[in-house]
Amino acid sequence: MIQKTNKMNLVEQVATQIEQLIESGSWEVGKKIPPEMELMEKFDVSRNTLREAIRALVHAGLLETKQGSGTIVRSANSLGAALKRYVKKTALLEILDVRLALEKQAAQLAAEHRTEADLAKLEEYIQLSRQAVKSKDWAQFIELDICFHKAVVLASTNQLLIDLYEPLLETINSFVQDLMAMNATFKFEEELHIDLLSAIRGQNKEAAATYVENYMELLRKEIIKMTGE
Amino acid sequence: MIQKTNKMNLVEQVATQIEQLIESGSWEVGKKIPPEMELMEKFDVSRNTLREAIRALVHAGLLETKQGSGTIVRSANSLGAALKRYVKKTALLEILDVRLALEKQAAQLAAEHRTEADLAKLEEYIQLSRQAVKSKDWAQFIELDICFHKAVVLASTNQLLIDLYEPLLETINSFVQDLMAMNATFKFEEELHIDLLSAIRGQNKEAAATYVENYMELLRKEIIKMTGE
DNA sequence: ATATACCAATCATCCTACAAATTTTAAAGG
DNA sequence: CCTTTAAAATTTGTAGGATGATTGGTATAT
Repeated sequence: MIQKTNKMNLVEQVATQIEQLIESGSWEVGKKIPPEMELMEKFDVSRNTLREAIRALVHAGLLETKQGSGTIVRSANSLGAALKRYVKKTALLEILDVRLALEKQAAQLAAEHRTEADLAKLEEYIQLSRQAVKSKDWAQFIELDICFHKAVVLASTNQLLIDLYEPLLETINSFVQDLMAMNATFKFEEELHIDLLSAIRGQNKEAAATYVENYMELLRKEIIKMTGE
Repeated sequence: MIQKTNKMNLVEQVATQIEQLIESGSWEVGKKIPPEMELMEKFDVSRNTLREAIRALVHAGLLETKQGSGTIVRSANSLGAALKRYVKKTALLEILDVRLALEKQAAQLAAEHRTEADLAKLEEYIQLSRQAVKSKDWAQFIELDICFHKAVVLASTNQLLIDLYEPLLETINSFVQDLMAMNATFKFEEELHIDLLSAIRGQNKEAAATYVENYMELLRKEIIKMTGE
């Protein structure tokens, strides 16, 4: 195996090591990393080199620097950050098509691989969802809706799928959240969730895919209605 | 609405401007960008600041620096580069599931939106493919196979879908290429391509999705066979 | 106890200098 | 004139130091 590290410049070497520290969890998300001075000694590089490495990871969304305070770990995987940045410039309906593609596949895989724990979690979200409706706590309802969809994708056990899906879901949600101040649409959604859970429980891939399609079609219509085509 | 702190630091400001220069095509892919000294003056920042901005974009995969030579534009969108880096650490079958999800959706969208130009291009690849088979030019055959799949996704007219799909296709292909030294599988593939084209021409979304599924299932079996489960 | 002023830590930016790799230019030799 | 070789110029890589700006905590005064 060819060792690429020898050819890598110092900055990339340091950046790679820092990435590993983050991915391995040695540097926990949300916490501060050591200050520049310390890292200069630890990696035995100059300030410039270290700063270029850190800047690269800041730009990638893994770190966040705050003058006077320090540098914190912002995220453990850079793909999500890159995707989020990208989709900011993308039309909502384009994102929705990709989300549909991913969630449909996820639902099918979930139907195959689902464990009892997965089913329990999905059921729990539906139950809590009902309570939220009863108490008219719409913010909570939306939160649980997101959790349900994420849980379906998590049950697929495909990490690439998961890492691609979550940024899209969050982007779409942040777009829609403000606008969708509780119209009747969500009533249907609950039923669809129940149907989807049944399909996943019964390991019925086709039905699972169909329900995701139905849900996404409903959402698409709402978005078109609200954004005025 | 809260203004998202226009107080970007200098490095990010420069990086953003450079990104725009690349995306707009002012700095063409493959060509050199001005040397540091020139850019320092152009952006009116110090060398450190400029270098941090450039380094961020190098890490993101947009630029590539070569000591003594200069800096060239490597790619016009960073998402592909981030995805490629990510999937290097991902199992082939996981990637395949995501590729299936994306290509299936793309085929359906292509069936909806396809233009005559799209159809002509797809047909052309199939024709050339036949010639390649006749002359037993397998390298050419594989190349055309890739072109066909890309063309299907391009016909979807969904840029996010396109930008996500291509890195996955290339990754899978580079994995498989060496191993798949021409066994009988590709014979079937040609038929599937013809069927898929027919479905897209006839705007039959379900059939298009089915043919993509069939193809991917075939590929999955080959991969499992070759990698020994 | 609260508010203010001060101080220390930390990142942001700038500057200069030299090293290493590449490209360009110039010279030398046939 | 052409090729080869050597020197010079160009360009990025790395190092180290200096100053400014922001934050967080501490001590002081009221």
